[in-house]
Amino acid sequence: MKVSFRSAKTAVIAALLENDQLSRLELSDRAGVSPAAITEVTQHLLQQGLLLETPAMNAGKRRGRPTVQLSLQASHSCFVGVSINEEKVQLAITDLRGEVLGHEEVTEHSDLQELPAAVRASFTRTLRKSGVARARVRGVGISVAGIVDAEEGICRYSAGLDWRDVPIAEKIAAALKLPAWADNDANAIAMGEKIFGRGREYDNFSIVMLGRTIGSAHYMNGMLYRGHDGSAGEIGHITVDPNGPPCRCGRNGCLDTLAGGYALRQAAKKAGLSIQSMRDLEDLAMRGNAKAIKLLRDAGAALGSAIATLVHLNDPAAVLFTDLEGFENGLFRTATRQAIENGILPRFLASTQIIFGDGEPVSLPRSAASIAAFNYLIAL
Amino acid sequence: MKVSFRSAKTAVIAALLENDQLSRLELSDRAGVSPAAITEVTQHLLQQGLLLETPAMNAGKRRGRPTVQLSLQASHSCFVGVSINEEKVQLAITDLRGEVLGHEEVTEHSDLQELPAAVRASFTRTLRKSGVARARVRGVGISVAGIVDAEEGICRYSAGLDWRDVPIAEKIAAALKLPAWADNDANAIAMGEKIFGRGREYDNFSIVMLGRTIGSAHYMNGMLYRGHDGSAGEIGHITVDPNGPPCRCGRNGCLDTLAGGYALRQAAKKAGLSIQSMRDLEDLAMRGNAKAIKLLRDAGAALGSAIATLVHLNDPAAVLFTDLEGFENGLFRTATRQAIENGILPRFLASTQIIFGDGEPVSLPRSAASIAAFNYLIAL
DNA sequence: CCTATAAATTCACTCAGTGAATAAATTGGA
DNA sequence: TCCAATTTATTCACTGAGTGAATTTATAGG
Repeated sequence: MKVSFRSAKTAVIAALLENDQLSRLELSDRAGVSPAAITEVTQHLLQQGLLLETPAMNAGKRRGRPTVQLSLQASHSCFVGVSINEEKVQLAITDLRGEVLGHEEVTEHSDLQELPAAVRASFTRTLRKSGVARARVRGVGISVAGIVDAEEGICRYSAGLDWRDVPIAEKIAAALKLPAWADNDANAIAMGEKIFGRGREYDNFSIVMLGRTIGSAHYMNGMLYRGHDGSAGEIGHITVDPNGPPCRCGRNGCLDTLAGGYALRQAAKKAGLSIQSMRDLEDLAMRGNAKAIKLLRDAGAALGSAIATLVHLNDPAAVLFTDLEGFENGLFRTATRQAIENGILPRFLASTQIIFGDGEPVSLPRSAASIAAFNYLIAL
Repeated sequence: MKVSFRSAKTAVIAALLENDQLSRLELSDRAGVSPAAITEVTQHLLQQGLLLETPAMNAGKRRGRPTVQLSLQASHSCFVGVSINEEKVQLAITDLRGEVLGHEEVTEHSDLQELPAAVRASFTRTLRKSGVARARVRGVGISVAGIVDAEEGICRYSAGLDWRDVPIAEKIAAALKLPAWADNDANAIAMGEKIFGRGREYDNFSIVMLGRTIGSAHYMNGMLYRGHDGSAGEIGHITVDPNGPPCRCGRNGCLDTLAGGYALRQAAKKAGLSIQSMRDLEDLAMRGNAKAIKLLRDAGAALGSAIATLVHLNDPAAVLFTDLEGFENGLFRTATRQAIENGILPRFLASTQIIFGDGEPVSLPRSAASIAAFNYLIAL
């Protein structure tokens, strides 16, 4: 028999991840399980210290036995997240609800030989600084910018890191003496949104990661959708404009070359604009610089067009953007949103949430930690 | 508790739909259930007459007790399929394996008032002609060209039929005195491929329906993916060329206007080509007619570009085309295939099957019947 | 005719769940 | 003050779907 994917226990945990606080009867309802089973399960989880009982807020208001609210004891379990990409390696420690308890950059040059030791040193430091008890740490999640076999914890290929078949989960697990799980960075963000963030209420949503390049991932029917070969969400190389600039993949007008952070910074440089960050480019545009305006507007239009296609094909309840480039609120987002709204049929417009959000440096390792949280919680 | 979606019984049926013939021990393996449970389940199903035992083909070959092969008794259950679109209403009766036992066109003008009676008359005729025992018919599946709430069996909207909130399942159920289920036509084709056809071996695939317009649907993680709002697969109105011809949806260069059967026939007429069918257009192209060549090549390129995007976003194991327009093997398919192969990254090229197939008149009602088959079988 | 072998079944058992009855904890009114 | 009403939570006997280990069945081969 397949793992019973929806046991009463996991259903209860899922409901509490989604809702913060629920009484036992509400839990019974949401988890689709009899009150008797809820009693059984919650007793067990209370003993383990995973649940917190908060006596009655409705005391003195209604008749009857007062409800006892249950919530997850966030500090019960902590998780390590390690994000690895060509720019840097970061580490974070979070609690069960995704609160970041500690965070630091591990290293800039992710040399594979030295990586496990560097991560171990960083883990020890961060543990000390944050005051988290080592015994509370349940595992480590690793996000890698590349193609990852999540089942095996092996990075199959990463162009940026020049990795091929690297058993990264195994290496980190050995270094930290903790269970480890690895996944691709976009999948990690999707998982992070689902259990820590803005995706908690949705069964079907897509995330779009705006960084040096553009990635996406999908939650479908309440689970992460990896595709046939683990490559779902490869939005960066969809062709948006067949006559567009050449991409390193050999084709033209890929989304990455039109709206990716790296391409955009290159284009700005080529246009003679001197910028340190995307914020600078947005500022220039705001002050009326025609070149900056054109760059951002075109990039937003390209992204929006790709997202419109995604919406038509997959009909997500929401598209959650994670802005790692620091566009913040500005022309780029406006242009993107406009292109989406112009590009989708009215019925999608009404039913699809388009949600932008500022990424922070800690976004990636925090998402990585969610992989560990997920795997720990479903195995409880 | 949610319906146990993967009980031993449904797992056994699913395995036998996929594999034709399996021994009990093979079944135990594929269904992921102990041999003991297989004995239990198969006893029950044999009694019901759903299973057929075929004694040993390996007699006299190996030592040991000979294996007994089990297969589904195709004639145990029959299903009615009704396909409804703006062109016509068709009806088919199939067996458990999708074999078409009878088929006819119900009517050309799908007047809603008269439809249930017309379907009933057609059902009775087809039943008589095919010699199927009424008692074997387990239900009716209905596919509608429009937006369908499959849960409720209500067509929410169909532009072509001018329907709004039509409880079509209920009406047909009453007319035929059979359980009825309805779904959108592309979803029906996906279901048909999954349980009767080319999709049986895949857990993740997309179908693309080439008709007057273009539709698609996705099977993901082993189940039909409907999207947040039941609108997933709306490929016809993704923008392929922002500078393309106007679409009735108000935008430009939608896939439907570039590669849909209706648009293509209009374009051929406008170009002064006199064709009765797509086969004629393909013939003209084969004989070197430049206009026909351009039409088919451009249309194929547009379709291929859209499919390339689908492959990048969703990474299906296969894309199954259903050609209801009668392009058959020709320039259109070649152009489509080329555009897909040029438009996807090499790793997708290697792992994604692109499979064309000729649609037949009976394709639609046969697919519709699969909806009934699915719903009947999972409820057993 | 006995032994080896492979397939299938039997059977005692477990485990996660349920429904109905009961207990617990409170408010409000006689 | 105390009991009825009300709402929440727990108890408990029971069930259904599964399992693993032992056993039975049916064959080939020496």
